[in-house]
Amino acid sequence: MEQRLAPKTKLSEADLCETFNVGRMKVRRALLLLSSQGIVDLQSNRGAYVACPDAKEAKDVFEARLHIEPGIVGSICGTIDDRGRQILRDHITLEKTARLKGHRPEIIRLSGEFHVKMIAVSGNDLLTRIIRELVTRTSLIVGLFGSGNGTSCREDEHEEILHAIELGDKAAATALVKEHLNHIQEGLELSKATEVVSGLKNILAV
Amino acid sequence: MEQRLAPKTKLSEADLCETFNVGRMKVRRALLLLSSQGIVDLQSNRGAYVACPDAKEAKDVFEARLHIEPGIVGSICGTIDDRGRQILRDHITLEKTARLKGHRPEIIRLSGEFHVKMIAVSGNDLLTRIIRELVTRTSLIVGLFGSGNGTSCREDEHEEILHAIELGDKAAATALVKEHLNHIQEGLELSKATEVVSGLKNILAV
DNA sequence: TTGACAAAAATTGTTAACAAAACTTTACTC
DNA sequence: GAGTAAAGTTTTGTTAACAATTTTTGTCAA
Repeated sequence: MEQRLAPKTKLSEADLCETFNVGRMKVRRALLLLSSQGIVDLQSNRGAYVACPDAKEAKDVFEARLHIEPGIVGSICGTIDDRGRQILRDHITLEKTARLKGHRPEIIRLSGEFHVKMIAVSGNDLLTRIIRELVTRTSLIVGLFGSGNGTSCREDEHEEILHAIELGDKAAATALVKEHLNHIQEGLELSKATEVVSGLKNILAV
Repeated sequence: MEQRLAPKTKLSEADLCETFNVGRMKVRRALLLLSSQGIVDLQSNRGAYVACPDAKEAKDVFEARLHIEPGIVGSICGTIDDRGRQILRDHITLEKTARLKGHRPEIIRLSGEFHVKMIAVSGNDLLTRIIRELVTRTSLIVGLFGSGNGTSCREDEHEEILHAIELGDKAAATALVKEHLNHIQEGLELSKATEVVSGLKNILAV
């Protein structure tokens, strides 16, 4: 399972009804919610498609995360309790075992979930929801623009961030989160997809 | 017009269909979107109600805004162009005339919209959407917890913020935005509503 | 073969009827 | 009168049929 759908994939209502064994109403309801989260593109009278963010939208997502995440992580340095620490430690253990097993989609999922859990330990449900949405969109973007070489980011960066948090080193924690997000962004080739698409169009349009 | 609905107000589908002259489908669609934005509370089999945020949720909203807005406003200090400056100036003019006319709901609406426009000039559509959502929820909260005395915030704070932006004074701009948000929050009585409600319940339960 | 056009099929959007759940009223007992 | 139970009403959730739009297929002429 856990097969990802490529951007632009058409999500027909009938197919979704069959695969999930639910009525058309619930499918439409789900598609509407997904479109409000920007991971499905809902076109009037033409159907639903897996969103295909362009370079500008990708830039917006990373800019937003850079504006939001470092500050929150910094603020939890002083407030995190034993329970919070344990949650993050346990998660990193999960990530490590997943990496040993080499299950790529699971690694990506857990990698994103770490960011959500960092915000979650701040206790702010609203910010947690916002970051969860941004992380989901980041996954889409990494899948679309990510260069094939290796995993999306250095493996031990999460551990370093947690270390700074445990030391209560606010400055280090925020700096590491910024670096980490920048690393993910730098691993992308934001010109790639549009090149491919428009390139194909140009060739076929000769 | 422009009559606000009190929190906990029931939004029955039939009523909404009639008032807006649309089918039940579109009403349900709208309610689902509003609930995903946290301004409508959708209860299974019981209907839709105007959201009634509690003190914790109110705190989360202001905390989120304090984490997000100051940094963005700081970043636009260096990048804003003439068009952006003009948009913000024009808006402040709008606010002033509305204040002279004394149309309270309009004043509140414009006051919130200023924050959205500040983010909008940053060019990040995603952050703009996020802030718009937070501003909407802030309006709900101010309506619910706001003490009656005067408007929700000092009238000239927006002007001061714009002034700092025009000077390109990053430190001042971020500080002013923080202060401004804190002023709004301080103008609330987060214990009020719950006291009233639970107080009433206790009295009636004797 | 390619292009335009028309018919057919498939898909989405909407309406209306039906089912299920919650709320209100009524009737009855204590 | 207070409380409870049952019938009735209202409201929401779901299904199914219908309408409108898009996409595909097929045909014919250049």
